[in-house]
Amino acid sequence: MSTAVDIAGPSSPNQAHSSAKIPNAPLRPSLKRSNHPYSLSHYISTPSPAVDVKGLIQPSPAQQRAAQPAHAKPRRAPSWPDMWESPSGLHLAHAAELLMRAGLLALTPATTEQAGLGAQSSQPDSSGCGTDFQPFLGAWFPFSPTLFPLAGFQMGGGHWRSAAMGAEGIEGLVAEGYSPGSLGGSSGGRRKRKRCGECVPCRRQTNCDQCSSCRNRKRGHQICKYRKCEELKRKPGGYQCVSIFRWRQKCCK
DNA sequence: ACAAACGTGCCT
DNA sequence: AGGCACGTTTGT
Repeated sequence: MSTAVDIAGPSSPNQAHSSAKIPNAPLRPSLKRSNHPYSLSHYISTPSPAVDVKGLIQPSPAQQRAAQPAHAKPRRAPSWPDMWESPSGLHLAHAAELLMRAGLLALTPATTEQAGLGAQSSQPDSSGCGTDFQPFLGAWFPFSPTLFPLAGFQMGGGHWRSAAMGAEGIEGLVAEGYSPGSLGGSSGGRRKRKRCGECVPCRRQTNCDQCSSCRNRKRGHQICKYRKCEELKRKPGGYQCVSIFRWRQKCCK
């Protein structure tokens, strides 16, 4: 399940009939033009004004079709951790509350590091991660951001997990996107990794057309900075920090 | 063939 | 560390 969501802002005319092949779709020709309706600052500062929460919870048939093209192959078989994965975070948050009420979700204290970093969570960073996350915190999640680490929630690889998730689940999520084949492995060849399609940048449908990658596309051959997959930003093969605040930790690069 | 974009090395 | 350029891989 991968619902295309344009975190960048309100739907543009382009987006109205665009999302069928996102996130792995090549850029539409219209996106190559630089008359994008939103400025770079819009990407940076706009706090999720037009996220269709109702649509995220109950996608319309059209949205479902767009998000799940007929030829699309699921990246992996649905598994129970998917219960924690949501574009909106709404039902996972609701589920978390219900579980906590029922005493089924362990409440583990956050580390001081996490707590400290959590206090900085609204600060933008160079990659735009902070601003990307703001919609989750400010609008999409009905809970305080600090509640998640406190409740044992952590995020990694585009997935949420609870403290109740065992090592198996963690390992599976940590390893995701780093299949032996994609890492080169025994072949020794330089294999391309693929974007996860699930992280916030991957969910973006539009290029900002203003970042250095967009402006320098002809020679740079790079995807828009704000669409660069979080997974691909990390070096392949290394351990992935699965902390909710991983993007604030340089060690996770 | 072509476009998109990942990987990597160099430069600042 | 980040930007840039280019080789290369991958999908259409």
